[in-house]
Amino acid sequence: MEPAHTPIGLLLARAAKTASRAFDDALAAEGGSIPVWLVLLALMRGGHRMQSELADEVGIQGPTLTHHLNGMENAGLLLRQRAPDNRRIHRIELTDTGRAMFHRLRGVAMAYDARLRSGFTEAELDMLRNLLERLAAKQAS
Amino acid sequence: MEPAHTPIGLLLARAAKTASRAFDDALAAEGGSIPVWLVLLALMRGGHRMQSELADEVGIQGPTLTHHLNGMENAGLLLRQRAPDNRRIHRIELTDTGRAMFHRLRGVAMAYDARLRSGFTEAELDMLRNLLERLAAKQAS
DNA sequence: TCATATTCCTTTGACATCGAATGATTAGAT
DNA sequence: ATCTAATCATTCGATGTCAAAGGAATATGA
Repeated sequence: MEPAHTPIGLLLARAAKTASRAFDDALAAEGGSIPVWLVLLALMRGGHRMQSELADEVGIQGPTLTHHLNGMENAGLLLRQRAPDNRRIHRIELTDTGRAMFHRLRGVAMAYDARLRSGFTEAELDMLRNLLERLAAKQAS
Repeated sequence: MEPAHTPIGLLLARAAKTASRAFDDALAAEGGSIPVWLVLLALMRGGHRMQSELADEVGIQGPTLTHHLNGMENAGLLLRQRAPDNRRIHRIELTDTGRAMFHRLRGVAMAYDARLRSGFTEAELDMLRNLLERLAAKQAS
């Protein structure tokens, strides 16, 4: 008789779904969302030349990024303008409003991360990080 | 100087996204999808009296389940009819086509699970399962 | 009995996401 | 020079998801 464990992929999907949901709700209370937070985080880190790089860093496709940038631009969080030296590229600049939103959402993210880590030892978290990274790396093949 | 690890939630979301994507692609090659597979799996396990129970088991909300049941009924995978004793409830029955689809998708799912587990020891998989279950349970609070 | 509440499901409207097609701009080849 | 490729972003169409509102059927309470 085999153990017939729940498939690891199903556990992974469930844990990620419940966690994302809780995080998104927390961000929504400050007027944000997960993709908005990830875009702000990537922009504050800087070093992007193209939107495609930004999309990669956030983990979404180009059209999805365009969608969020539209919303964020309408909300006054950022400005888009074509780069003078290569007019195919759109330069993105955060406004003061955008930076303020970043700081508010960072507070939410830090609190959420602390909450997520509570109840686990550092050794367990290191192990979890290692296992998740290996899982993600496997898919790339 | 702190380690400044990547937040655990971000690693979780990335691993789940890449894994789900790969699994969904594999299912699509057989004409399926993740929600269709989960609905078929739940129906084959049986024991549902109401659609809301089915939605819970699949991990989606009622309207989303209705959406997929519509598609699956149109595709000839199942039949819906009201229960005679309580006409609020819709009884769902898989057709032969639906059962055939289940068996095909089960092959995909088993192959995918094996692929996901490769490269990990049984001890590591047990550890990962334990950590993911604890993470998911934490959100329920 | 019959008005109201509850249960179960569906419809509606909204948003996130992606692939494919389209525009706009630049680079490259002859 | 100009014609074709390649590059970067957007638009379009489709799917998955949810919350809120809307039916349909049953249960409840005077």
